[in-house]
Amino acid sequence: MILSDRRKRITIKDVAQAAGVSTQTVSRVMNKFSYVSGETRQRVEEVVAQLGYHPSTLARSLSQQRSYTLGIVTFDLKYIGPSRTLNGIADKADELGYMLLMKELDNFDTNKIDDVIDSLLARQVDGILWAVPEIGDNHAWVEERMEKIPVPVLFIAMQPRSGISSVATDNFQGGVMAVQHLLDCGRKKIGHISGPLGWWEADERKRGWLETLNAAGLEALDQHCVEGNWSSIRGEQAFIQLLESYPGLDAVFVANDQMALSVLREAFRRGINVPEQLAVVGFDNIPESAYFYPSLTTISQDLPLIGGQAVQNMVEMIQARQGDQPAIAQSIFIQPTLVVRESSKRV
Amino acid sequence: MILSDRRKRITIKDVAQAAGVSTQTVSRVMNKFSYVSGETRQRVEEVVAQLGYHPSTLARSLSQQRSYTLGIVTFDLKYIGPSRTLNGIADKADELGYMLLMKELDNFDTNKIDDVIDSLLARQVDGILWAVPEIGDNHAWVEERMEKIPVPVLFIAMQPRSGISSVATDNFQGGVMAVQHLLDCGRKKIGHISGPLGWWEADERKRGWLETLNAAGLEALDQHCVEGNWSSIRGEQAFIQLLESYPGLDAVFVANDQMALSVLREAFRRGINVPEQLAVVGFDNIPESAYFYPSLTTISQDLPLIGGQAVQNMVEMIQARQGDQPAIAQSIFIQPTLVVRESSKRV
DNA sequence: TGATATTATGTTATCGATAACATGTTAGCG
DNA sequence: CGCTAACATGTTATCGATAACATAATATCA
Repeated sequence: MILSDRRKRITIKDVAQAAGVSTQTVSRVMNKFSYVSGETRQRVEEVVAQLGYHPSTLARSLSQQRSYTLGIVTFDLKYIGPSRTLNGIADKADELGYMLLMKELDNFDTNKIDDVIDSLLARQVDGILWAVPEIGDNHAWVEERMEKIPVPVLFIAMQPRSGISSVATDNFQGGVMAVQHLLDCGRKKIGHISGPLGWWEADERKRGWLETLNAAGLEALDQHCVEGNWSSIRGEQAFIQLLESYPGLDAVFVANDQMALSVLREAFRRGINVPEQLAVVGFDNIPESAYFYPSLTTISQDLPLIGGQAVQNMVEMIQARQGDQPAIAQSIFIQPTLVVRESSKRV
Repeated sequence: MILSDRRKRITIKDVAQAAGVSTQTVSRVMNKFSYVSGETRQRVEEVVAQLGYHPSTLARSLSQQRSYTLGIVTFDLKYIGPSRTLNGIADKADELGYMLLMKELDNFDTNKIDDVIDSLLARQVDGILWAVPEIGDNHAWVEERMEKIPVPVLFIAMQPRSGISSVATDNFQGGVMAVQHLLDCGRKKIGHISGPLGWWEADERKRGWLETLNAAGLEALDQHCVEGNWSSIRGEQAFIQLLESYPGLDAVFVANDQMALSVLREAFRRGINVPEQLAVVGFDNIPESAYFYPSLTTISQDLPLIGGQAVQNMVEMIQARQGDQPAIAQSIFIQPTLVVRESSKRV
C-alpha cells in the first residue's frame, strides 16, 4: 500500500495522472455506467486500489446538488422513545444509502427552528425529518415556513395536516384499545393518568380513554384523570392524587410505561392488589415492562418501524422531486397493539 | 421577503451582484474580520437579509477542507445507554458549533468498519467519535488502522490504549464500590450476575467484584457468578441459576439495572425479602431504578457527561491539529458514584 | 514630502468532483 | 466504399464558497 503524507487527500486528479487518463474517465469508472474500455477500466481500478482512492462525497454533493444525506431533528434523546425512533431511522437510512446529519432541539424558540433548518440546508441535505413532539402550538410555524423550504420535510409524531407528510402512531386508537380491554375485563371505574396535556400524543391517548368510556355509557369526570409528565416521579404523585379523587377506582390507564411502573410500586406499598383490586394498562411497551411486578399490560407502539417508514417515505419524496414528479404528501398512522400481561387479568 | 423560484439556491454571486460588489467582499462581510468599510458592510447586509441568503456550508467545507462536522459511530441505539451518551454528544457538539454525521454499526465485519470510516471521511468530517462497545477483539483494528486515518479519532467506552484517545467510565472502580458497599452492609456471601463476558465493560465490573472480595479475604468462586447479557430476560434466568449454585447467598451485584429489575421481581415471587434476606446493587442508575420495588441501589455512570467530555476532547484535538501542534492522546476515566436506595439497607 | 502602513476592494486560482459538449475511433450496413 | 451509430476519451464549465495575490486609496510618520 502506497501512502504519501497522510494529511494529503488522494484526489481524482492523482488517480487520473497515475493512470494516464483524464479525470472524467476516472469519474466514469467510479460511477460504473457510460463507456469505458475494459482495458482502461482495469488500469484505473488498479490505480484506485493502489492509491487507496476514495472519492469525496462532499465535492460530489456540491457538483450534483445532492448529498444523499438526510437532516434529522430530534428532541431530548435521553428518553428512550426518541432514540428508538432514531434507531429505526438509522437502520433504514443505511439500507437506502443515506447518511444522517443530526441536530438535537431543546426548546422551541422560533429563531432556533429557523437556525436549525438553515444549518441543515447549508449542508445540502436532501430532505428533513422532524422528529420533535408536537406540544401546544410548537408546530405552528409549519404551515407558513414549509413552502420556503426547498427540500421535502416529513414530520414524525405530528398531528396530521393536509398537504404535509407525517408518520405517527395512532395514539387515540391506542387509548381506545387500552380502555376497551379494561372494560372487557369487567372494570367499570377506570381512571387515567395522562401525559402532559398540550402534547398531542398525550391529548390523543386521553381522548381515547374519554370517548371509549362515553361510548360504553360510563362517566369520565374531570377528577377521574390526573395529569402526569411522563416521568416516574410524577407518575407516583399523580397516582396518589387519583386514589383520592376517584374513590372505588378499579382500573387505571396510564399514558406511558414509566409512570405505570410507579403506579405498580405505589399500589404494592399500599397493599392494593394488582390486578385483583386494580387493573393497570400502560403505553409504549418498553422492554422492561414485561419484568415489572406484576408484569405490565401495555399498548405497544413500534417506534423503530415508524422511523423506518419515515425514511422510506422521505426517500420516495426525494426521488419524486428528482424526477420532477409532484411529491404527494401523505399522513400515515401506524396502529399500536395491545400486549396483555399480568397487571390486567380478568376478574 | 423576495423569493424567486424556491428551487434555486441564492448564492454569494447573487448577493454580490445585487450589492454591486465582488463575491470576495460578500465573503468578508459574512465572515466578519478583515477590512470592509461600514458603508459597504451595511449595504451587503441589507441585500443578504432581503434575499434571505444563507452561505453553503458544503461549499465552504470543500474550500476550507474543514467541515465543522463530527462523524459519530454508534451501536444499537435501541438501548438506553448509547442514546444517553449520544445525548451528551449532541448537546456539547451544538454548544461548540459542530454538527453530527451519524452512522450506526450493527456488526463487526472488518470491511464494514472500513466502509464506515471511509464514508465519513468522504464527507470531510473533522474528527470521528467511535462509540461502539469493546467486545472481544472487535477493536483489534485500531492499532493498525489508526495512523492511516487523516483526522483525530476518539473512542468511547474502550479499554485505554497508549497513544489513543478515549473516554470511559471506570467500570472496575464501579464494581469495587458496589461490592465494598455490600461488605459495609455486613454481607458476606456476595454473588454476581455479570454482563456478557468478553465485553470489556462487563469484564471490568466483574473484576471489581472479584478483587474486592479477595481483598476482603472472601472467596469468589466460579459458581458465585453467572453470566447475563444485559437483558431483563437473561437476568431472570441468571438469578434463578445463581440461587442454585450459591446457597446462602445474601447479596448480589448485578452488572446493570435492567437485569437487576428481574432479580427484584424474581426474589419477590419467591418470597425472598429484599434487602433483609438479599441485598441487591445494580449498575447504570437508569431513571426508573428509583421506582423499582424496592428502589434499587446502583452505581451511577454519567453517560451524557462522557459524551460531552468526548466531544470536548475531540474539538481540542482538532484545534491542535489545525495549529499544527502535536495532539496529545489521552485516556480519560470518569468515576461512577454509588447511589444507595432501599435494596441494600444495612442489616 | 516621500516612504510605509493601513484600509478597502477586486481578480484569479483552488477545493474535488460531475455535467455538458467536443472529438476521434471503430464497427456495421446498405 | 462511404455514412452513420456506437463506443471511448478528452476539454471546458460549473457547483458555491475561500485563499492568495494584486491593486488602489488613504493615513501616518520620519
